[in-house]
Amino acid sequence: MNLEESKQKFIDIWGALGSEWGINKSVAQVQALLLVSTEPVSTDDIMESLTISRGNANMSLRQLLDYGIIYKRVIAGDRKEYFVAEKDIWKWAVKIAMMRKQKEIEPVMNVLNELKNEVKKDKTADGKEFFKTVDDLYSFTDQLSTLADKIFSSNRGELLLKLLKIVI
Amino acid sequence: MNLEESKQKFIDIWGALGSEWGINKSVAQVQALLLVSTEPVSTDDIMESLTISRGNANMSLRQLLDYGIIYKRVIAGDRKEYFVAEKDIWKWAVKIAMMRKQKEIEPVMNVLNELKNEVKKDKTADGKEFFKTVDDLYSFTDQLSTLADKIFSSNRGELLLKLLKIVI
DNA sequence: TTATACTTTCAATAAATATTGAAAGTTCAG
DNA sequence: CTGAACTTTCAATATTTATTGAAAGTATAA
Repeated sequence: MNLEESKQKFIDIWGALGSEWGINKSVAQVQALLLVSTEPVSTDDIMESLTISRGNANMSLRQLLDYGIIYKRVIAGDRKEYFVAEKDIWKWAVKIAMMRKQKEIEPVMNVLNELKNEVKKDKTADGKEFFKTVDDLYSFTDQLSTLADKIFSSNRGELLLKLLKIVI
Repeated sequence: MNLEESKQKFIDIWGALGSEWGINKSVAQVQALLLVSTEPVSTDDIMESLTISRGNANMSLRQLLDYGIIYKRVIAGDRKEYFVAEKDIWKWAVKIAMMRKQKEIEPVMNVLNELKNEVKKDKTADGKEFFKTVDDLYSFTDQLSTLADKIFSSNRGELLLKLLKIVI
């Protein structure tokens, strides 16, 4: 297996992983392509390498730019836009995790909190039991969320290693 | 808003969250229904409450049983099967997280590892750079994975609180 | 053993999601 | 200005994923 084949394999597995994670396959593949490219890459390069349409390439790039995990790069005397990947894994992993937390955790916390306040008044046995279910869930999610925030705001990847030693 | 409406709201938001998390909406709703039910629930109850088909109810139950986050419950003198939810959040959250880790992380680790070994031989500048990308990613994922294992195997929820204090 | 009460399967169908590509929009050099 | 080079949008289409429901399977009481 030569280098190009290996890179292709990387792009494929990254796309498949993205799907599992609820990240669009094309989006994940574009990031993978930028990660393995030594040179800045244009929209046309992406269309050709991944055999996807211009619209898809454009939307995938936009999303990655929004996430802040790839960057635009201008090349003097060329009107095309080029793109490069953020290579520091910690940086982009944190950005993706934050984005997912915001999308997946926070709306639920809000509803759980609302529910808690509504159900609190109900003094039937059934009501109390439901309150406990919701309250437990809220507390648990809140703890997870707080932990995530702490980790995201700590600015070094070594934190992970520190955590590991502590948890042993 | 009465108790039934609150419970319905809980079921709805849980289903929506499930979708975001790549867990089938019906599966998440069935778990939510069992969580808020004071009595064991039959397949027919589920079909009626969630207005889903028998096939869907059966498949959702099977999946939740496989995950180990709900249990069968026999009721004397009744041939129907009834189901109850695991109420300890820590227990089922860990089970879901383990299942997702296994599905999402481990296959990638394997491919990244393979890739590392293949690319290691390539001594071109390009090859070395790609090796670093893959190796960094592998190390990062491996650390996350190890951390997850430690957390999953620690048997008490208070660990989370301990972690919180440390990370501050 | 047979009828009945229940569970499971799975091909057909519906719903949700991703992708295409042509057309409209933008920017800029001449 | 104008036209060329590029980017963005979005309705149509394709693909993937979830759901249905009828038929097949299984277990039990009589």
